[in-house]
Amino acid sequence: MDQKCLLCTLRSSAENKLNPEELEKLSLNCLTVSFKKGDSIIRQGTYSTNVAYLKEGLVKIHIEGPYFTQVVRIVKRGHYLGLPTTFGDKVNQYSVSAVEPSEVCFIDITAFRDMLSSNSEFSSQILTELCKSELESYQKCVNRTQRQLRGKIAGVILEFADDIYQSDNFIISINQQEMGNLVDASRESVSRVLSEFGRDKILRMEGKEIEILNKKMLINIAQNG
Amino acid sequence: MDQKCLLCTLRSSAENKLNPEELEKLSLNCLTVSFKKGDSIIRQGTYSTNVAYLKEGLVKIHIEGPYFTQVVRIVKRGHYLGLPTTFGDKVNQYSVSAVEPSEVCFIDITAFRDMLSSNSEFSSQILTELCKSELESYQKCVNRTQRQLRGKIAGVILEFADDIYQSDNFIISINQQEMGNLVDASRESVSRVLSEFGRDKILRMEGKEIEILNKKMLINIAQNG
DNA sequence: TATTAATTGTGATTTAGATCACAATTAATT
DNA sequence: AATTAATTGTGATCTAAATCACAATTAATA
Repeated sequence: MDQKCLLCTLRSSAENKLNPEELEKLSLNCLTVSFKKGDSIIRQGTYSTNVAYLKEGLVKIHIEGPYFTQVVRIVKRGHYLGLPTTFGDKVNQYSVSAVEPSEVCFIDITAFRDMLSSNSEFSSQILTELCKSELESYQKCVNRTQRQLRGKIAGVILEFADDIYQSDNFIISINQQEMGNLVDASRESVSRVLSEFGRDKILRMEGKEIEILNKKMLINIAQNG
Repeated sequence: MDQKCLLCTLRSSAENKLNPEELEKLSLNCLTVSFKKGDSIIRQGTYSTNVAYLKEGLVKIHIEGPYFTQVVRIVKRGHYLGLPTTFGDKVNQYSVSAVEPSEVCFIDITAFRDMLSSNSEFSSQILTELCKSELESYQKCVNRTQRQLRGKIAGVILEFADDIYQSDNFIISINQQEMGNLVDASRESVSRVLSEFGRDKILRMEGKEIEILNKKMLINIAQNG
């Protein structure tokens, strides 16, 4: 009798709606894999028979655009990855890579679908997650196009500080090229803006360590010009 | 005994999974409303107790950005509107307006949730719709930022021709300002590109009537530069 | 049908950010 | 520690598209 999911402390909010029997069934159909920074977790264009759940770590969702790779979003622990594939044509429409060391739980797609149809609370949680992500996409879409670079970079720094690390002093795990892909800017422009923030004493940067010195200002830049 | 949904010929794929009793219950909890071009169907920031289903017509989803309204996408008949609100905080996160005369079916949120939990085939269809829309968002996000204006406008024209009107000769129902909001460009730039397409004999335009004269070329522009 | 409002076309000018080019760091590997 | 590879910083130049400005159409309404 496999109790690994029953005993797992990193279950998703959806999985928390499952009863012990369902959790046991889940245990038999899921597999946890560790990834190092930079590892590919899901590959665009490949066939998939799993849903992935990010138990621990930080990943980026990226799509191969016509000219360069675009980072669509950064996803932190506690979210599913590749849900759209589950209900689509089973071919991954985007790639996911580890930005920090990550633990991913791969769940067999059939078992996942069974849980969806047998447990309506489970499926309601999944629906909620999908809806949130749709809204986030819309918002991102507006941000990407209606703010200028300083604002977008300020926004990303704040996202890392408030949402991801919950600290104003952190080691950022993406490089300037990746940040550029995330905010639709060239590496050089990112570098220039970051230098500017340093000069203006808004940030202190040493290598990948970032400390927010003037948060008010940063928030102001993120919101306005 | 209300049979309007049972007899409705414009049911969604999800509603087609409902049995006659469920359809009767739906009939008692839904209301069809007609909208004229330009009418507001869902208002960002307002409280909502309904899910909307677009039975007929064409609408745009738009969000108030910091500087201007951004048209996130055009939605044609056969899709739900405002699903994210259903599972979110009940406050509409975006607006929806009729671009063409439209028929919208408003379904009480509680009845809708009941169907989701009682009928897993129904909920599976809804999940599928949400997933598709997520993928579409990601793709749109890449298109918005990695193609230049000529390509984006060519893409929009093709979307109207192939997906919305299924004809290479149609009356476009959005003006140049709205098209600009849809492809993140100024009204003037849209005008210039359209004139250019006219000069190059790619399109013939008379007022709002558009005829595609050189589709190969248009497709080429949409894909490449 | 006259008048007002909305939409469109096109030139001139400006600008945010891209691209190019190369030096300076920093990190990874032999 | 030495060498190679990856990342970063910054100036100079270029460019697609924004913005400004205003005339020309077209549509809506009194």
